[in-house]
Amino acid sequence: MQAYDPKKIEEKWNKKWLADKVFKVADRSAKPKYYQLETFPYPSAAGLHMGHPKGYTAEDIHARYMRMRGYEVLYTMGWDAFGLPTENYAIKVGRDPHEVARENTDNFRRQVQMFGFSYDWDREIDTSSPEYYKWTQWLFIRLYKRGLAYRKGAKVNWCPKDQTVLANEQVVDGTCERCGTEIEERTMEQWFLKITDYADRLLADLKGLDWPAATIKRQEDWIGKSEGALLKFPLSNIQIPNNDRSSIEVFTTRPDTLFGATYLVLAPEHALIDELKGGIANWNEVAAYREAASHKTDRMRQEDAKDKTGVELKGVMAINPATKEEIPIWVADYVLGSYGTGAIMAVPAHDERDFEFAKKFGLPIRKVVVPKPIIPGVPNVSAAMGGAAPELRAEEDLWEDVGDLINSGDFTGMDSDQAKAEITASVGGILKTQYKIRDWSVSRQRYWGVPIPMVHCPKCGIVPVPESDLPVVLPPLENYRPQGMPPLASSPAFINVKCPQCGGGAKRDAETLDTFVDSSWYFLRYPDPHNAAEIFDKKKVAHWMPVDLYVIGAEHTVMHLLYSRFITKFLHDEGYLSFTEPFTKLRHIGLIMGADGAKMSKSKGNVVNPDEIVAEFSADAMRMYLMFLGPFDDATPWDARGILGVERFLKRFWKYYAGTIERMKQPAVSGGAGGAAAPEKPSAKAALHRAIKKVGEDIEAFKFNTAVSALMILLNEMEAAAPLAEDDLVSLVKILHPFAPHAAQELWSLMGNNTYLDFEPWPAHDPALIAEIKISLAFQVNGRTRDTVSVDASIGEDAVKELALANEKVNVALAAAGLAPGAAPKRIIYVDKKLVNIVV
RNA sequence: GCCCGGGUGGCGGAACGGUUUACGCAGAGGACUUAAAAUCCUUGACCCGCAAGGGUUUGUGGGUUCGAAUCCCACCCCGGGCACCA
Repeated sequence: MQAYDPKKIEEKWNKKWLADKVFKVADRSAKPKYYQLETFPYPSAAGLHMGHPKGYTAEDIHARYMRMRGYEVLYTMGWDAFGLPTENYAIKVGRDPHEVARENTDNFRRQVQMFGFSYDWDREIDTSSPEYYKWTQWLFIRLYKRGLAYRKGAKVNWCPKDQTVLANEQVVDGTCERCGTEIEERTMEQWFLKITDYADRLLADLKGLDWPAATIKRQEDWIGKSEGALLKFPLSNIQIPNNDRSSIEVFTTRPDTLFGATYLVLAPEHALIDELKGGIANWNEVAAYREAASHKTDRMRQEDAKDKTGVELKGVMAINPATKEEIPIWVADYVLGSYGTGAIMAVPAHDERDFEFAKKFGLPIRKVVVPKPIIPGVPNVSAAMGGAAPELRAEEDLWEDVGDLINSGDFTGMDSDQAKAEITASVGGILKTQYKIRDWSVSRQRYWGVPIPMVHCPKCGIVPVPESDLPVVLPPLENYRPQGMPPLASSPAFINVKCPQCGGGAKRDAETLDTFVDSSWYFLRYPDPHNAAEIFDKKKVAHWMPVDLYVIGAEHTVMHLLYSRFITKFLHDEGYLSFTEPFTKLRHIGLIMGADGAKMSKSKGNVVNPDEIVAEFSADAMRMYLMFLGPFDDATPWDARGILGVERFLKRFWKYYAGTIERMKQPAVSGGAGGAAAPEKPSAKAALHRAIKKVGEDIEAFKFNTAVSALMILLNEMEAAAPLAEDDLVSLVKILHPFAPHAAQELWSLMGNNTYLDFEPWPAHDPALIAEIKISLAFQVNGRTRDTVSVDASIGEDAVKELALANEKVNVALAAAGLAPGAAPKRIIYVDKKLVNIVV
C-alpha cells in the first residue's frame, strides 16, 4: 500500500494542475455557465491572512462541486494591487512601489497556489497593470462625458508637518498617525462621481437578490431614503439685506408634527448665520461656538451625541408657520450641514434628540401626536408608555411613532400620514424625498493609484485625455515622499502636456483614483481579461455575467457593493450590459479569530501564518480544518490543536481507501470471493449514500462544517463495516474531492484512472438505500421522555400508542403523575417517526 | 446611543417547535512498544447513588405550547457595524 505523503502529492498535483491548465475555462461550452467570484485580495507585505484561505477554500469546494455537477465554472484570481499601505511601505524603505507590489503579488500567488485552488490562471488580472487601468481611466472618462464625474470643493485632512493629505484611517484622535501633528481641515477641489443620481435604482433593485438580509438592510440604510417635506419658517423680526429669502428652510420627515415645533436649530456651518450677524445680540458667543465646532469632524460630532451643546441666536426669532407663534433659533452641532437643508425644526415631544436638547436648555415641549387607539374610538393612552402605565404622563415621555394628531388646530384628530401632506400644503411647503447617500469622492492625493486621465488647460478648462492616448501611465518618480502637493505633481515630464483640444501648454491632473474605482468593475474583466481594444467584449460578458455566487467579507457590505452596483447600472445605461445587478447570490465569510478569541493582529501577537500551518500539516488538512471550525459566516477562533482531528481523518481515510484498493488488486485467496469479503458484517453502502446526499446539500447551503462532519461519520461507519465495492469506492473519493482535492486525486489515480476528478460526475444517491429500517421512538409523559425504543420504521400510529401505554417506565411515570391504574389519560400526542406524548 | 449578529459540556460546535450535546479537540482508562511518538479500543454535561435509577441543565426572569435551545416579552453579557440623517 502506498503511504500517505501529503507533501509529495500536494506538490505533484499543484504542479500538474498548473502545467496542464486543467482549470482553463472555455468561453464556448455546451455546459451551462456558472460564474463564481471571490474578492480579489489586496497583496500586502504580510502575505495571506487566515481569512483569505477560509473564503477561498469554500469557493474552491463549491467550484469543484459545480464542475462535477456539469457546469462550466468561471473561477479566477486577481490582485487589487493599488493602495496606500504599499505606497507607505515603499516610502519607508525607499523603494519603487512597483517593485514592492510585484514582490507582494508574487508571494500571494505562491501562497494561493499552495492550497491548490482551481483557478483559471490565464485570466489573472492586476489593477495596477496599465493593461487593466487603461480601462479604469476609460470608464472615468465615460462617466465624465455623461456628466457623472464632476469637481467640487471638499474637506480633506491635512497634516501641516508632512505636507500631505491624510486618509481617515491615517488620522488617529485628530492627529497624523505618522508624526502626531494635529491635523487641519482644508477644502480642495476634488473629483466626485454622481452616485446620487442612481440612489432610487440602487434601492429598488435590491429586491429579489439572493443576499443576506442584513446586507440588504445595510445598503438600504446607507442609501437612506426618507420622504418628508421642505418647510419655510419666516424670520419674524429681521430682514436679511440683499436677500429675498427672509426665512429658514428645513427638511423634516414629520411635517405632521409641525404644531409641536417649538424652536429651530441651524448647523454651525449654515450660511444664514453670517447673513443674520447684524441681528444677533450674542454674536461673540455664537462665533466662538462655530469656531469650536469647526474643529470637530462629523464623526466626532456623532461621538459626542450624549452631551448635546448649542447656543441660542439671541435677538432673532422665527415664526412657526402653523401656529404663527414666535420661536427661538439655536445653533447646535448635532445638526449636520451636509444633510437636508442644514436646518431642522425641533419637535421635542416626538424626537429623542430634540427632546434631550429641549430638556437640557429648558425649551418648551408640546405634544401633538398620540398613539392610535387599539379599539377604534377609545383613546389608547397606555401604548405611549410602552404598555405599562395606566395613563399618559405630562411632558416627560416621548412618542416617536406616528399616530393621531392633538393640539394641531384644524388638523386635530387627523391621522399622521394624512396630516403630513395636508399640513405641508397648508403652509406652502413641498413634499420631498431626501437621501442620505452622498456623491462618491474619488480624488486621492497619492501616488500608488490610477492617474486621473484629465488635462487642465488654461484656455479650454478640463479636457479628458483622448481614448487613443490611454493609458496615462503612472511614471516612476525620483521621490515618492509627499512634498506639499500630490506626488505626481513633482514630475515635470508627467505633468506638462499639450492640451488635447487646443494644443497649447496644459497640465495633467496630478491626482489618482480611489482604489474602490478599480474594484468596482473587476468582475467585468474576468470574462475577457486581455482585451486590448475594449473594456470587455459585450458577448463574453453577456455570456458569463451576472456573477452567480460572490463570497465577501462582512466589512465589504456597504461601499464596494454599492460602487460595483452603480458602475454596473451605468454601463448598462451606456449599452454595454444587458443586466443591472452584478451579483445574484452573495454569501459572507466570518473572521478567523486568534486563539484568544480576539481579532488577529500583530500587536496582540495572536496571528497564525498559513505557510506554517501548511508546512506543519498539509494544505488538504488546513482546507478541511478551516471548513470544520464552525459555521462559514460565523467568526470562529483558531484552535491550533483542533487541526489534529482532520489530519487524523485524512490519514485514516487514506489507509481505508488505499488499503481497500490494494486488497482488490490481490488475487482471490482461498475461502473468500474477491479476497476481501467479510460476510458477517453489513456493508457501509447505506452510510455512503447518506453522506453523498448530505455533503452535496451542505455544499450548496454553505454548511461546510457539517459536510466535513458527515464525511467523518461515514469513515467511522465504514471502518466498522465490510469493505465497499469498487463502484462505491468511486463515489467515496468523489465526495472527498472538493474538500481535499490532492489526496482525492492521488487516490483516484492509484485506482488506475488518468482523468481529473473535477470532470467526473458527482455521484447520485439512492433514496431507497437511505430509507431507515429501524427508527428510535421516544415515549413521553407530560412532555418528559421516559423511555426510548427501537421499532420498525413501518410501524403504524395505533401500534405505537399501544406499545407506549404498555411500557413499564411509562406506567411508572403515569402513576407518579397521579393517573389511577386503568384510567384514560387526557390526551395522547403522536408525532410520526418521532414520539408519543401521554398527557395526564 | 442606535442597528445587526450571538450566548448550548473543559473547548470549537451540532440540533433551529418533538429523544439536547452529532462531529472534532482536550481529559481519563486500556492495548501495542524496552521506551516514546504514531496507531487502535473504552469512557466522556452536572448533582445524588456501589448500581439500577432519579434529579438538574442551552446567559437570566417571565410567557405561549401536550412539548421550547428553537417562538414571544423584558433584562444581562459578548462580538461586529454606524449615519445625532431630522
